[in-house]
Amino acid sequence: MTTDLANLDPVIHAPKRLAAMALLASASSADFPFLRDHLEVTDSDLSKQMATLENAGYVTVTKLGHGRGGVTTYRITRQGKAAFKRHVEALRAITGSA
Amino acid sequence: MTTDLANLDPVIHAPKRLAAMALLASASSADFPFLRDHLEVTDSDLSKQMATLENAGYVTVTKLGHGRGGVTTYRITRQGKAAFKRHVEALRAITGSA
DNA sequence: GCGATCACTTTCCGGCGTGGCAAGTTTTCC
DNA sequence: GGAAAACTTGCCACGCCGGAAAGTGATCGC
Repeated sequence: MTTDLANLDPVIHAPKRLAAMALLASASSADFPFLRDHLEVTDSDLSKQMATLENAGYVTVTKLGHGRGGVTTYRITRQGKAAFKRHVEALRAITGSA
Repeated sequence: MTTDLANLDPVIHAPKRLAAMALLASASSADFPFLRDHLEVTDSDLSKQMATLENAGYVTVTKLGHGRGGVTTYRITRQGKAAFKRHVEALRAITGSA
């Protein structure tokens, strides 16, 4: 029971990152503007959240060009998928006991 | 989609409180030692977490006696149940989109 | 060519939640 | 009488969160 709590990943638990991971888990990839608009966050905020996910090894980033024309694409990693799955299962284990 | 994020209740989202609410949602009541042991938290920590839930109107407290012999019992409120349900549904909406 | 605009990133920073420790209270058990 | 359970509260340090602002690079419209 309580081990479930330990299975909650703090990096993923933060609402915005949870949503971001969910989107990336279901899509092959997503770019910056898409995520920003879907999550309704600031550029700065999203940039930081994604950096956090990247540092955790949960997503990879691909940048094509810079500035206006550029595209920054995020993709979930195998590790990220596993971590997300694990987190969601822990959530269900906790909340599902109802 | 993003409205789901808004439906996440910060009071409930904190892991320990999420687990506490889940326990209270499935049991008619739970006392202090029980919760403390299940959540594996400190007395002080649990006391504060439960105070937070109480202040939010999500649980009610009943105290019989003081000190060693006393029993502090927590019970989820109708409002708490609704908030919990809503929170869990928001979680599922977010993570289930995968 | 120039200004507006988009796409990000980084720094600064105030604010808030988290959680341990320690101390104090009441009551019961041995 | 002393240990120990059951809580509560204050102090406080630490880290996350997230907005504002400023900066960079590149394209679009006129």
